[in-house]
Amino acid sequence: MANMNIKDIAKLSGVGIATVSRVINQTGYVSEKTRKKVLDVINEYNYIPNNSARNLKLTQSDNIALFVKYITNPFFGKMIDTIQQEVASRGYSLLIQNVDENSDELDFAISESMQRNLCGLIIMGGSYSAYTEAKFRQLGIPCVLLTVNSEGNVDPVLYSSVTINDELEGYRATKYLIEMGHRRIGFLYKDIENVVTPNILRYRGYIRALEENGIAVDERLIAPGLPSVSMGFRSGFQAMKSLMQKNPDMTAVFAFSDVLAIGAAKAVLASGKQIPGDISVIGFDGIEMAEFYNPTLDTVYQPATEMALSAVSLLHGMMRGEKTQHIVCDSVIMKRGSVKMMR
Amino acid sequence: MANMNIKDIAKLSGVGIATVSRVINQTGYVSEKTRKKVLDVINEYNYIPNNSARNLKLTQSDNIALFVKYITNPFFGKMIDTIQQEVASRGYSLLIQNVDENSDELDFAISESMQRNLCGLIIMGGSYSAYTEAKFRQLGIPCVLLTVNSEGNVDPVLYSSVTINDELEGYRATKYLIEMGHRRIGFLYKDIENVVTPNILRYRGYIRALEENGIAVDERLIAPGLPSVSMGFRSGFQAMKSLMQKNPDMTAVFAFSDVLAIGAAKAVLASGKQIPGDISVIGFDGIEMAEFYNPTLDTVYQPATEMALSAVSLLHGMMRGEKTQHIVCDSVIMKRGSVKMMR
DNA sequence: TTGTATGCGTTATCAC
DNA sequence: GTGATAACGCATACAA
Repeated sequence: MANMNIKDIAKLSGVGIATVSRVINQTGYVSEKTRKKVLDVINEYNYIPNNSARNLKLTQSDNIALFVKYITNPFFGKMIDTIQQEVASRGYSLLIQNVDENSDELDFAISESMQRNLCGLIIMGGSYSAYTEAKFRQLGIPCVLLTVNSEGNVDPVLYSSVTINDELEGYRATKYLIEMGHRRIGFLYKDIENVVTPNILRYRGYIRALEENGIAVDERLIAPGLPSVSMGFRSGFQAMKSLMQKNPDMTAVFAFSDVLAIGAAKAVLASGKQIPGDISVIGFDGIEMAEFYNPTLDTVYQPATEMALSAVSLLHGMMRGEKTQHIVCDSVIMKRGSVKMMR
Repeated sequence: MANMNIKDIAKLSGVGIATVSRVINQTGYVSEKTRKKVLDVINEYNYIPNNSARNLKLTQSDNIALFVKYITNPFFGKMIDTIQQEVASRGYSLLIQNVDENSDELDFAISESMQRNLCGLIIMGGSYSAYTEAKFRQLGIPCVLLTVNSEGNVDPVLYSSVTINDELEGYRATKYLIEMGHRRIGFLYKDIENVVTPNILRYRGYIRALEENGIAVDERLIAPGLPSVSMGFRSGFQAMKSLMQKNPDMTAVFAFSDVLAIGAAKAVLASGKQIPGDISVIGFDGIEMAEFYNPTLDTVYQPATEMALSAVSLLHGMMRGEKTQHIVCDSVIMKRGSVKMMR
């Protein structure tokens, strides 16, 4: 009784296995009477078709995979939820895989795609520069990059992407601080140079905004990213602490993410200073926590739900033969309680 | 060139498929020369064995699944990370599946287990009362429940579990508030009655602490859970707002989770009151964000990493034939800045 | 040490 | 309408 197979069901129903298969997959004609009988047996014995055999036989599966570079990133939470629901509602099943620091997400994806017979995949997070054309070709199934793209290294017909313009949004956030009268503006957290990430792009926007406004870039105001560091609250806290020590005249900080911003905010408050009284803080992402922090944090809000929906929609289209697309969404600066106008 | 199979590799290497299989699986004897040749061909063509075929053939797979009821719950983040690493380090691969509100996690698990040929699974979250003995029997593979167990409805040899004593910890948290001099203590958030969740157990602890200390239970101090509500910051915020309106004399609140506690804290602060000056707040879980909130929130800290490690270790043991176990971990009350002694 | 043949549970193509 | 039967890609007992 442990594991029934289609043969057992056929025998118990007194029909051939082809008929059982027809009933299960609703393909071809089966008389109402036999159908009912087979269904009864299936239910009675709790028979579930073996997916490995099915995948082996079928070219097409209905498995979509979501690869997430750091699944614990709160910003990804809402997106994962949305993708999950959207994928399910379209009748596919979703496999979620966390990609750790040291793995190349595309290599991983290629391997998993063959092993698990995926029909499509979404890659969330990671860096812009990890992708090569050869890998996309080897992948051979529809792929959507979410929050990053390949920055022109790869023929754009090979994949779709949904991103924001990180450089531009970094620029805008910094400009907003400048317009509020700030000149000594810290930046949390700059990645190592040789890789292109949203982080680095936002940093470039920060630099551009400073330069366009005649403010000298000061390395002391920039908290360096550590290799293989988890970008948690604590990182933000510690980086901000050291930034404040080095720059007593700093009046504002632009954090690469809301998580870092919250850690940074705590460092400010723990040192006895006020937000935004003494130091203004702006984050990035627009996670719910930023809204419920005390004080409510200004942030560059990314339309996470919309982005997730677009990603699934794009993937679905590609699976039906539609062309790839590269969508760039707009962010919006949420002006709340953590940035003060300098007089 | 698209998808190679073992036959192609055999042909290209000038050997039989059995030899290729031996090379791949490192089973049986293969001469160093042939091994090298086969390996070269495999690498050249980027051959990856088809896992469906392998699973079909093999009784044993190395797929462990993690089913998470609400993957976006921040408390689960650290656990997911830990489990991921631990599973990988033991040479298994981890599939993560989000279980939504309306799905029965065990039904889902049974179905997935057969479809994907799992060798073990961990279920995180959910309710105590969703499990029946029949389902565990049908499942037929080692299963560890994390953060819940089946509360005696099911023969304990059928599964392992790692939990805390929710009732006791709820009791302790409440008692702590009472010892700090509070009498009008709110509770956020009571689930619907007919299901047993950690939430309900903590609520029972709350009730017991009140009764043992001669404090009358007042329904107005208890924020009811809504059916199918996502327990987010906003829920906590709104529930707290209504609690404060109904109870101007309330001096403390015990929230079922840190996320709710943060939402509640924001509601307190937004109304112009102080924490802990006017209202004391204690949460539950010990997520990182509670530590970085302003003010730092008192909470009942669950040893998430330790619990996750235990779960994987238990599962691994069961897969090797060891007996099931039911581990109950200790929590610890983190006394920080959000609870004040009433004079 | 290596190759051949069989079967794992399905689906799909045939005949019936 | 229905039932044999040939793949699908792989691991393995068995033969060489």
